[in-house]
Amino acid sequence: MSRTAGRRRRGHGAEDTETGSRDDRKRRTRRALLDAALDLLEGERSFSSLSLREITRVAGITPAGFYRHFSGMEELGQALIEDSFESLHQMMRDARKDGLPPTHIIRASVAIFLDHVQSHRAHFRFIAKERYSGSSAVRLAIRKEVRLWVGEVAVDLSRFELLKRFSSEDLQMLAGMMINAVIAATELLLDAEPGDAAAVTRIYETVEKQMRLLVLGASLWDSSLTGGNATPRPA
Amino acid sequence: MSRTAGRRRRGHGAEDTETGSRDDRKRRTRRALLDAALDLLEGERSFSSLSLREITRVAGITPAGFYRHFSGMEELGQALIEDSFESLHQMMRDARKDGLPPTHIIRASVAIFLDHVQSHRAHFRFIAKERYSGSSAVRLAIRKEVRLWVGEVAVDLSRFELLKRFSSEDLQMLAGMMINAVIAATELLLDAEPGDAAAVTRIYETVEKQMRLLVLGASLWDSSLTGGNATPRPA
DNA sequence: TGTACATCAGTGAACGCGCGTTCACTGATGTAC
DNA sequence: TGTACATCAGTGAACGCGCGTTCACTGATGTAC
Repeated sequence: MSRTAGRRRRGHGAEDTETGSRDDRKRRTRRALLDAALDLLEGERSFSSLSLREITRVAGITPAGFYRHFSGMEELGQALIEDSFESLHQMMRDARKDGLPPTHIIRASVAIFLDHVQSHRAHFRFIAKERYSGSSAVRLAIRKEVRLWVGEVAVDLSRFELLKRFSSEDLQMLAGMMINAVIAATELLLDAEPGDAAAVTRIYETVEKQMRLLVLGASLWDSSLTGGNATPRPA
Repeated sequence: MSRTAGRRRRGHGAEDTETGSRDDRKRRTRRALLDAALDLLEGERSFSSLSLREITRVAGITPAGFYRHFSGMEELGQALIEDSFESLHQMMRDARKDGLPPTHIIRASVAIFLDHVQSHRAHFRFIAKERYSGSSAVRLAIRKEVRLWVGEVAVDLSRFELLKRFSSEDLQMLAGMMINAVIAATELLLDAEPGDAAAVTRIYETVEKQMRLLVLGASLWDSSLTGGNATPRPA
């Protein structure tokens, strides 16, 4: 039902507003194609199962028109990744600029991120779906972005007094675990009904607890005890 | 290259050995179909992008023959999930029966699991790929199995003195984080070249460190401080 | 053991369908003067 | 401002192709007597 409504809305999106310069209209059609793909991913479809014709149908242009915007599906996929992470980086920048409250810093950080996920559901659903099962170009692009993100978080963490004695490798590990936790929560959030406030609250609380557990562990951690002391082991 | 070899091997698998009862042969063809699907998933393909004809081609039967074994691709997917988790449960049972060494228990557990992953790469690749992007039936089946697994691990954890004061909810959370860590490591392991011993060792060590950090956190954790004290928050 | 019949895994041809891509085109927008 | 020409986003028809599914079939295996 909402699918149909979405299709109609998007479908006419490219035609409804016939105003603006040729460039404006082209940009609008491009957006319609990207939105059509995100729309179609809402259900149980995966990106690799979407067809080019299907996307142009939803976007309201003919199949041949697709090639005025992308060389093929692969390129559209890359554009979706760029869009998705662009808004994530923007959020990180904003959060860093605004600063975080000195108390409840865990709760505040978790809320900022999960609120962002909820207001960009389609992008995060795309990332979650393609992270492991997309084409290798798409997977590599996502992996690269996640690695950058882990690095950013590691730098942010390095400013805390508690973490001053962490080696940079251990900081990456801690940041990685935090991001794993929020990614896992993201996937739960995407599966929950957006209106199910109880489920959403429970997810927020669980991630907060997970972060608190990690911080407790970090408070006892001693990087000097952990580097390179492992023995080789059989596969 | 190895793909071609695999295809040839499997392709003839159903024909090469024309021995056994009719039931035996049928079972062998069924296995050839399942193996063909796992084979095709080795590259960057996802299950939803595999075609029935492709699978029968690799398995060495005609498309129509497929229906003697499965009603369609959905049913074959379910069979792959069953196979994958069956071997995981078997491993858990064996590990529990054999017991774990009192010292180096973290290292031993991590090694048991990751060794298992390495000797069942195809199954875990399938799970990793379909966990978030499969059809909803496949996704739900995987989610159910992972939830069962978390429950099993939580029960195992409850036997440790250190964790006696954990609420059962917090035990689930801890088990969940441990499993998230090994799943993330599984995905790295599947991407690494199987022969790249250095990369494999690094992954083992990272997971061990992650587990150690979680255990340190757990040693300071107090479940009584964490239940239901969170306030509602906006979405 | 031998015979007559039943079962059923796998065949091969056929079907209609949606796919990605190509092509020459149209007609509105943009530009040069 | 008006005119002549260039640009180019989107069209619509066409193509060959691989797909899932159906069907009547074949012939080896299994079973009853």
